[in-house]
Amino acid sequence: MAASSDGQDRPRATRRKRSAPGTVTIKEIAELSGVSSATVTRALQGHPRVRPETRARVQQAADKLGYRPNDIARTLATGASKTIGLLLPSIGDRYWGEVVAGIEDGADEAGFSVLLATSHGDTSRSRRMLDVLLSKRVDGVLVASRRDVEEALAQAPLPVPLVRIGPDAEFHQADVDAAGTLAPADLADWLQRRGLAHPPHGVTAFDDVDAATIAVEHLAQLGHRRLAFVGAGTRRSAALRVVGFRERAGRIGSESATVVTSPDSLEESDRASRALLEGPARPTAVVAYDDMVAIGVIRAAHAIGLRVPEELSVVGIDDIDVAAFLEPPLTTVRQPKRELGRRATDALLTVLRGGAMPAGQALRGELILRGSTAPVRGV
Amino acid sequence: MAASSDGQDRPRATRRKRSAPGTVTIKEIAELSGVSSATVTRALQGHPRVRPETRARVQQAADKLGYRPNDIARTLATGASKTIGLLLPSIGDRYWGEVVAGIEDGADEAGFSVLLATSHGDTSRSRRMLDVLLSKRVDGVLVASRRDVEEALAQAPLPVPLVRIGPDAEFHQADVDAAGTLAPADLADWLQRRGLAHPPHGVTAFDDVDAATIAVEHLAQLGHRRLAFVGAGTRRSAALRVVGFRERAGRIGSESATVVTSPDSLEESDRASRALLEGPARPTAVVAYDDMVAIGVIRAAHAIGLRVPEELSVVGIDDIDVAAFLEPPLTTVRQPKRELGRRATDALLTVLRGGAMPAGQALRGELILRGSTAPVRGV
DNA sequence: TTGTAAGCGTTATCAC
DNA sequence: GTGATAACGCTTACAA
Repeated sequence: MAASSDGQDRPRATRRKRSAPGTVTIKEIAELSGVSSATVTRALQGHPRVRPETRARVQQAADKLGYRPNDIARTLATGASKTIGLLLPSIGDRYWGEVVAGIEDGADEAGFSVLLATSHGDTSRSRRMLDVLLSKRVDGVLVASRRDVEEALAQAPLPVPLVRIGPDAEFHQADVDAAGTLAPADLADWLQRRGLAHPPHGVTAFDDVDAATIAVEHLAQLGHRRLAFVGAGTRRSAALRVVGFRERAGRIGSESATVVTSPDSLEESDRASRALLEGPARPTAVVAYDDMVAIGVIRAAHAIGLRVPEELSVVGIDDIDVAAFLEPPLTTVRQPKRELGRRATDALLTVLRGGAMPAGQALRGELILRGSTAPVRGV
Repeated sequence: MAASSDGQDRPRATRRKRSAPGTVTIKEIAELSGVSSATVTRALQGHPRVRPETRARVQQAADKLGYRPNDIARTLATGASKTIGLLLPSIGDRYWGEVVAGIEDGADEAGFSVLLATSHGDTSRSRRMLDVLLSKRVDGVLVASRRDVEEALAQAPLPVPLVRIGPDAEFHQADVDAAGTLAPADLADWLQRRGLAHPPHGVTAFDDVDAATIAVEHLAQLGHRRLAFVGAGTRRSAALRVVGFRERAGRIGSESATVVTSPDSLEESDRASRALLEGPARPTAVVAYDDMVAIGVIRAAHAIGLRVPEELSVVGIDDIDVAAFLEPPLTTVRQPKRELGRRATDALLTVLRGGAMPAGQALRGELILRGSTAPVRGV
């Protein structure tokens, strides 16, 4: 691996200054090809007013010397780094990983690089990472709209364009509570007032409300009328899904129930799910907060001898990669995570190219029919 | 977002040059605090020889102006970008996502940023992305050791330190074939000769051979003697796991079988698994290439009425997040993905700090006991 | 302890 | 078409 083996023939006395060892600059190309460095730049950039033969000579010299442009210098000179900063709560989980894949795609196609930063759910860290990104002169920033990041953002506006990914930034705990207590009839109105029906300007989000609606609709079509939503938590996405669930469940004339469980705590979830399924008004179908919760629900059902989907239909939201491999394979509302990243990136790039910030976009989920749902049985 | 609102008191005639709108530089701090720009740098860097009061004055001016250092300029001046480049086949999958989390951790702690690039399994793209990273003057590079990347690397050595993540770079198809045909007795020796027992210099890898060994050992302790490995593919990791499996299975005096399936094709896998389980010498236990394959095997077993773990024990390798939620919960050999990223990063940082490249490291898997394995039944 | 000035590698504005 | 040359914002000898 040719470990840094220098100290061989470097001129005695102090070398002029620090500088990378074998770096080829346009100056050297200029010498070799007998033109000025200005011409080298023009030639290499495909500037129209350079004689073809000059261009060829320069190109040749560059190739011969193995020239690799110094983007740092270029950035300093032009002010554009062709890099976008990305601030996420974390990178390890499946969700953001997929989103990042979409971001990478979009950035790459446009010739942009992606500089990564994570907030770990901490406001001051968010602020710090934002500063790092800005110090590295990213041209624009993509952020996961979480509370920590939003708080950091609120402290000082960014000097570069920004696009948020995720649910509405204004959605806080008060809303979660409200969503849980409102009468179904008031929900649609409430959504409108809170501006949650569609994400605002500069935001790309998964349409959580709609996703739950899709799930309910599917179950309604199968004849289900006793529904439950499992997995309502304090997350904004959870609250929004509850909203969609209650709204649509109400419309199909269903008595619906909402049960709070934590997808992170298996025991918790199991207990709550069992209580629901063994309770007096056992639902015939369940919409789960996400696929992990759905897995928990199915597990709980099996534990008390309930067959899925024969005796209980379960719909997840997400479509994680194992969903198709489960027993039964999970019916779910696919979340277009990759697309989410892609759209957000495209929006940002539009602005970077001088365009206007596209209006906020809400991406719809897609129902993936598999084996965990079935027509309701005559009860 | 305070759209570029200047044009107030800028000197008439053309402003000197392009430059970001509200950018504060050390020069302005210098003016405001009545010192030279050199002193500003020194003060801000915590240089020892600056009078405390001067430092304070400078710091104050900087704060007042909302100074944010320009890392691009700094990089150009110093030659160090405090950024490491990361080249992966993809970022969307769970595996690399976790690894990246470890990388981010390590880099962040050391004050480094991470610049992302993906190869999509394409050699020329790898080369290009490597060039992009180098143009952006990353101080070092971390790469997933896959064939495309290795080929790109072989074309020209990198001018910066590099650490590989993943299986041995020299392990090619010929080896895969060899591993599949060798007599168990020769395997250990073969491993040694190929230098696969431990990853070489500058490489951090999961010990695939060992992982399979761990799985076999666990099954052996439960009394199993008729074992099979399912999921051997052309991937290097698969070949290595087969090697470990056969070697250890041979030692415990087991008749072992190896069956090839593709974890990507559900139907394929199902068919192959069923053929194995319905065949004449049905194994009492299976080591799966990874957790996804394990899920497929369990599924196939259920499909033909075989209970897991009562009639068939199954061990996975990986420990994906749903492993604990499956029915039965999956016993598996956990792959320390995050740790992998962390170690590779630490190795790279050691070199960047002037240290010697640490020897290659192989990270051991850890057996996670859950419900898919049980003592062999009197057959 | 502080100031002066020469870079770092490119780009871009002028002239010619 | 091409060549000087002044930025870009920061660091760092070398002087003072």
